[in-house]
Amino acid sequence: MKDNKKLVEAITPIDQDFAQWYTDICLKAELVDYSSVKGCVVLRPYGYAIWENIQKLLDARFKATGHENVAMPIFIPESLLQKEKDHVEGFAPEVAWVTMGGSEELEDRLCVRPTSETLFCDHFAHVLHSWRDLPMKYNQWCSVVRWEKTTRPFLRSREFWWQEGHTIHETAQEAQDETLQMLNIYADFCEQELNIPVLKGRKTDKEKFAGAEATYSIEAMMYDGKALQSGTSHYFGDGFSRAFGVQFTGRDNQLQYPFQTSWGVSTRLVGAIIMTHGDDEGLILPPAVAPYQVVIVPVAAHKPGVTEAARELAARLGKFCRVKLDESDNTPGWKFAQWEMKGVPLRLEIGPKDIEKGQCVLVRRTDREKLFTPLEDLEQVIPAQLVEVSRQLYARAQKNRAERTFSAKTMDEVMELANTRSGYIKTMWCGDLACEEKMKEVAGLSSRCIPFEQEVIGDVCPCCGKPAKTMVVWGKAY
RNA sequence: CGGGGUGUAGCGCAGACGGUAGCGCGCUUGGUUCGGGACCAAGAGGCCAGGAGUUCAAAUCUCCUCACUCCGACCA
Repeated sequence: MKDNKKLVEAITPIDQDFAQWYTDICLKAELVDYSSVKGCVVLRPYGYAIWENIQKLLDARFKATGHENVAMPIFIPESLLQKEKDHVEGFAPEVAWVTMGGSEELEDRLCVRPTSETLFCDHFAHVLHSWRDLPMKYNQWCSVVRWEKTTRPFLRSREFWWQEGHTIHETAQEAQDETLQMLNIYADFCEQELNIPVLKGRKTDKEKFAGAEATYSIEAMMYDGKALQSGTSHYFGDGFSRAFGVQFTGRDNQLQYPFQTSWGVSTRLVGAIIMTHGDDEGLILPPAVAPYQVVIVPVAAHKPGVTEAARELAARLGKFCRVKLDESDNTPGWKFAQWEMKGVPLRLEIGPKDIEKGQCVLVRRTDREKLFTPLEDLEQVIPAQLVEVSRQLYARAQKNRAERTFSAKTMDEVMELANTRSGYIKTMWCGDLACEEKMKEVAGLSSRCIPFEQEVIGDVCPCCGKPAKTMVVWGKAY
């Protein structure tokens, strides 16, 4: 540390410039590379591995609740996109169009899917005949394109990877249950696997998905107090079914329209992980999705027995966790810093002194606590310590959120909080769009959601003074 | 889409007074090191973002374009 100029890989301090810190992490932890198309990034092996782990865990949950994976086309004919009015109005400003096929102009230009409701509806109309065919519970893992004006890796890119679930059901109740079931799966996944506490609630009409009857979301709070919508689940009623002519013969031998849902999470979750858990040293990855859960750093690898012991440990640990043995010829100190930056939850140091004592040194990424551990105990200690890292991550995120959650009864209080703090502001709300718009205008706040867990803060809307209907959580969002 | 910033080696930067390029790190090879970002030596690496001007001569001056980035607006 004597020579600070050595720290060319250093990242911007998190409290100095959070946006720059975020960009530094994305690039220096080797998660992404910029491509030559604005807003499109390369997910590098280390970044993609995180997404793969997210996919594996979520896919298992989808399958366990009876969903099947499918693959839909990437193109939507303009005529198809036009069928649902609100939907097309919502998405038209940000779709990319294919107008040429080879050297010939297309008569019906093709939209590169920004989301696939229309494609699924078109397909459902083909394959649905009887109530016995229901429910159809489909999911697809794919990328979609939305022509964003300002872009940031993971948070908002022109192409991004996600999953979109699309289901149709015989009854409204069943579809509504599905909508909430999937929201709960997302929330549970974020909390259990990503160690990110989330707020569950319903979106206001202003914020809901184009064409939806109701949109629900999970909202996560980032280190800097800004909110990140981390997953959404929509209930469509039979609006899309009617627009696309999706019908089935019911138990009563009458033609009926099914009720529909869609829900999705994206690579934005990787952004949520970075911004929820990271610190000045770099990334901290939740053990459940970390590409490497343990990195083994041999110390004085040239000394007799060290390399052999390290390799033996790597093989042994590989049986119960994801492990990386760093045999590069960098110095141990360099490796410590490097793997801390890349967020590996646990480090295992093994050197001549350890071998002599039949132990190793385990270091937690979260608090750098050193644990001198007998080698024979690793099968017990490592899983336990991974759990401990998860616990610490969740506790820290929850503490940050608690410290940044405020409530206000008057506009003065709202303004005071919005100007001096960064976080959630809870207020009562009359339900009028005008007041929601005023919040944006005067305080720069958007409604995050109407939480399922309601509190009574007062009787009136701080904006207009009319009787309040619900409590809303406001904030600045990514 | 509006406002600011930046484009010179892989990365970070200097060169701005016109005279076709330099520093640090990284990289390669060899050697010594190794418990918190090691050191020595020898190398490789550049259409100075792109285009058009001015000039005997442009990284440097003028104009245009593009890209990236930050802050707004908009949207997931």
